[in-house]
Amino acid sequence: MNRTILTSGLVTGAIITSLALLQVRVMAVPLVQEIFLLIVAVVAIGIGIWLGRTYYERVEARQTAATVSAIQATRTAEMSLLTERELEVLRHVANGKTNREIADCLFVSENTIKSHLASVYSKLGVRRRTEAAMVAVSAGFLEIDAKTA
Amino acid sequence: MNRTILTSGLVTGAIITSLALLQVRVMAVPLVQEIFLLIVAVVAIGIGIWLGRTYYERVEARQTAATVSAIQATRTAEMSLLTERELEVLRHVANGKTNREIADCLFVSENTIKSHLASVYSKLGVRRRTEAAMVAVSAGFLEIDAKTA
DNA sequence: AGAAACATCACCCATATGGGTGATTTTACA
DNA sequence: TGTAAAATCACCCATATGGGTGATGTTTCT
Repeated sequence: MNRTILTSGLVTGAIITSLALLQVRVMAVPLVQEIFLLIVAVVAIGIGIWLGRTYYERVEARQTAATVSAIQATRTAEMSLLTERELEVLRHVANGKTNREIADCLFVSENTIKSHLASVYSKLGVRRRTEAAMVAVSAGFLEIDAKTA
Repeated sequence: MNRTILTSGLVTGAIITSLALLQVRVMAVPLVQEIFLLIVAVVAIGIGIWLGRTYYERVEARQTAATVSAIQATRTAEMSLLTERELEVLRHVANGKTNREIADCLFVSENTIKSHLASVYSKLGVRRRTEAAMVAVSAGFLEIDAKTA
């Protein structure tokens, strides 16, 4: 994965850089402006993605009939059994998502999700995700919001 | 994910390139740099939101479908949406058993369990066993025994 | 500074799961 | 009595999941 990201990033960067250099030569425009513009565009797109994602998470939480949310925030002190990240992953699991979907949601690799889940299973003493979800609910780590409307 | 990264990278590159080309056209006529940057940023944020929303919609599609059917399940709870056998299988699923274990428990074949579960998923409008278990709990089909986890 | 926990990711492998099709037998009931 | 629903099972195929090992960078706390 590191190789993939690095490769695609380098390829993209090389394309853009060469295009920018070509343009500079043709148009005789200062290079700094291009780079600055590039940075602004990339950062802005990132902000946009973040905004869109946050918005959709809010919408989803508001209009779903039955979702599972993490409630460890209210009991962090004595309930340090699961880390925040593990709890977040477990919440997605309880909502029926696949590892692939969770990975895409959290912008990490599927292997990372599997790693977190292995840790969760170990800590909860279970061997499968469904059992982990139910144990988490019964133990108070997760809570089912059932809004029947 | 590799495809996603590559795709997003190429898309980003294309966008930036087109933006850069656009700037060439605009810069032919003296224009205020700040305003142009602002426009670029706004457009890029919009693109980012669109990208994030599109992707997130794809990822969230299944969960949305599941919540809808959770409402239906609640409304028809007394009409026995699930058969006794399906409910029995689902209970074992919620206890974290594999299909093989459930089959051995109920003295039927694993294929039968899979068949029942396919019916359960269809009726509850879900695609995975964990989601089915959580929906069943939130809809009142199942109850969680308080484990001392 | 160094240890411990945490988060991240890769690679391999075996099994579990879900989806689809189709079939037979039993049971309920109109 | 005929039909519809339910329960049972087989087979194929693609993907998901769990288990194990090991590695790297970052926090955090001592």
